[in-house]
Amino acid sequence: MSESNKAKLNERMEKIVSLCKRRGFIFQSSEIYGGINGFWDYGPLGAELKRNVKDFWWRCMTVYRDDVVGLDASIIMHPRTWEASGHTSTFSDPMVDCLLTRKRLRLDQIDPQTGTAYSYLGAVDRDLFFEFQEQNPGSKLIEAFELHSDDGILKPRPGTDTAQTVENLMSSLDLTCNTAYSVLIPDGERSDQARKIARKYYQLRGITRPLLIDEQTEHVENSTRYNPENGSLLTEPREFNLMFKTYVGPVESEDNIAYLRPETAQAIFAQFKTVLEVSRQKLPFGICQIGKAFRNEINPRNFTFRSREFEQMELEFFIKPDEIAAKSEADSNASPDTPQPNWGWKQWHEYWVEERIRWYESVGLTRDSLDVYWQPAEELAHYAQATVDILYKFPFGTQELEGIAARGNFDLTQHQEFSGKSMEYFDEEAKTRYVPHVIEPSAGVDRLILAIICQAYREEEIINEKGKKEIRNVMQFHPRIAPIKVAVFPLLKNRRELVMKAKEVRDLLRPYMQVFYDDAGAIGRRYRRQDEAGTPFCVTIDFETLGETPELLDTVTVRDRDTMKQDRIHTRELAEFLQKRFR
RNA sequence: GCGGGUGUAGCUUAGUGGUAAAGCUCCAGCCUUCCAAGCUGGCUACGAGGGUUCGAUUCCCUUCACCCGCUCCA
Repeated sequence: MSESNKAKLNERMEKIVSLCKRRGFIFQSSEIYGGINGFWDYGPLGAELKRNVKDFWWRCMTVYRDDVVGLDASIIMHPRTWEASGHTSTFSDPMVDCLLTRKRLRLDQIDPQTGTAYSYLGAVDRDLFFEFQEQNPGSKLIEAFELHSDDGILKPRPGTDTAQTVENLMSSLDLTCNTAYSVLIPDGERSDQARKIARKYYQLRGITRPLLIDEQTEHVENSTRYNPENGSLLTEPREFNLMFKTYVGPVESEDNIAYLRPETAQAIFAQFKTVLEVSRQKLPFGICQIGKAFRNEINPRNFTFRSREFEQMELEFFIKPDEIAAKSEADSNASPDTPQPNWGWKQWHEYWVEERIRWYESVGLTRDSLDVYWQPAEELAHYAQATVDILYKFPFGTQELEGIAARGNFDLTQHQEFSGKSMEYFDEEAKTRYVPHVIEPSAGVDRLILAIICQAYREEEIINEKGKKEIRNVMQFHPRIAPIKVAVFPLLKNRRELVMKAKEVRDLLRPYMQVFYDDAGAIGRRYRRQDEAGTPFCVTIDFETLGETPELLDTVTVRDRDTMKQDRIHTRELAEFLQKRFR
């Protein structure tokens, strides 16, 4: 991507963020206190938008399907849950940084190194050292060191108090660094490599031509203190725990530590048997849930995209193991995308990928704004058989909205093991017991809202009545999820009959949809305000409505956000006319 | 977490070691017979905390937030 194109996209993102704030879609959390990194609030329009999106997902799962039921579980669960799921161990990794390249590594992924460690006490600038030597001939301080000029090493002479001597030298010269550093050189490799790396290290700390101070060597075995790539010393390991910790009960003790869930999925697994029992479902079937989740992200970025508190829409769709499913018979008359009893996990996985893409289209994300990424085998998590990411092309990059993972029976098996409770399903048809497998479409609500906002944002250049160019900002939300469905205006505010009639129309529509009444300012201004809010329809009550032309009595104009064209509709048909367009 | 940048009203920008300016938005009123018209009036800001100073929005330090790059992302 070119720099200018990148700048343009960044500018677009800034405008979107600005509009979100100006119109009340998204605010920074705790703004009056200076904000808090990784947390965001939804304003009036944002709250409606988010609610519409979640409601629609929920309806698509539980109302329009027979094979999915809902769950609304608690955020805090028994801590053992997270041991079973693997989160407490894999979510807190000790991390180290390379002192030379600043690259961050996971301690557990470092291959232990064996070789010779070369340690230095610090470095001084070569030019300054010689200058000092010239200006102070015979100085005791200089005499205390032996210069190995071939290697560029200042070695304290035997018998001197090394620490004190080095400190004295440091305080006499300007360009010094007294940070100790070491490099590990594998057995059989050249030792001058260590000095080269050490010099580079001190150069990064501002010493142009470093003379290394002291050089001690030590044989080291199976150490993870050094970067395998370059031998450089690493920082002390630091814990990166992504779980939000809290205490259950008013006393803070080790015994009552609990965690805010990092995903909603585990509650579904933990309640699998109870839901199965009460819902009278048979495999294959799914349990879905919408709810908050919390992750202590190392670095929240990109507006709401990576937040520490966020919301998920997750489905765990339980299926039969392939060998059981294969015994069932398919309906030969069914169309190819209709689920069949003999489908294996691969077919179910592909089915859900396609279902989810279609769903994104139905909320206004076009197929060409999305990307689908099949994770290659080497990237897969240990539990996953296959994972597909659905990504959206955000102005700041193409990023994940949803992951659809085929997780085998990993989760249920883990919970069975950790809880000691059976997670097996008795298959009446096959007359056998087994732990079901699962396909998990897991979507981030806040990411989706951001994608929807980015997708909807339009700047239209239009020529006004005076022939002047101006920009019309319009949020082209799919009517189905638009925060306000219809705005109702009296053409003029200072005609009582128009105002009364407009309020009547508002009340007429209110039971069916989000309505917004506005009578302030010129009619054009009111239209434009609704354009920025993404309201798909504006209804205006004018003198025809009141009967100026008898045959137009009780008709209103309905203005379309995207075309700015108007239809004249009788109030009797208005609610249905509108509803048809956003159902 | 590292490096770089930014922070003045709801938004976009001026500006200054000595009373902080404008445009748009917003609110009220007038006017207005369909796309940000006009007139009158009004609200609202130097991110926070220290320091230097008679006096700091301005200079210094710390901190917070945001943006960019790296890093990280079960």
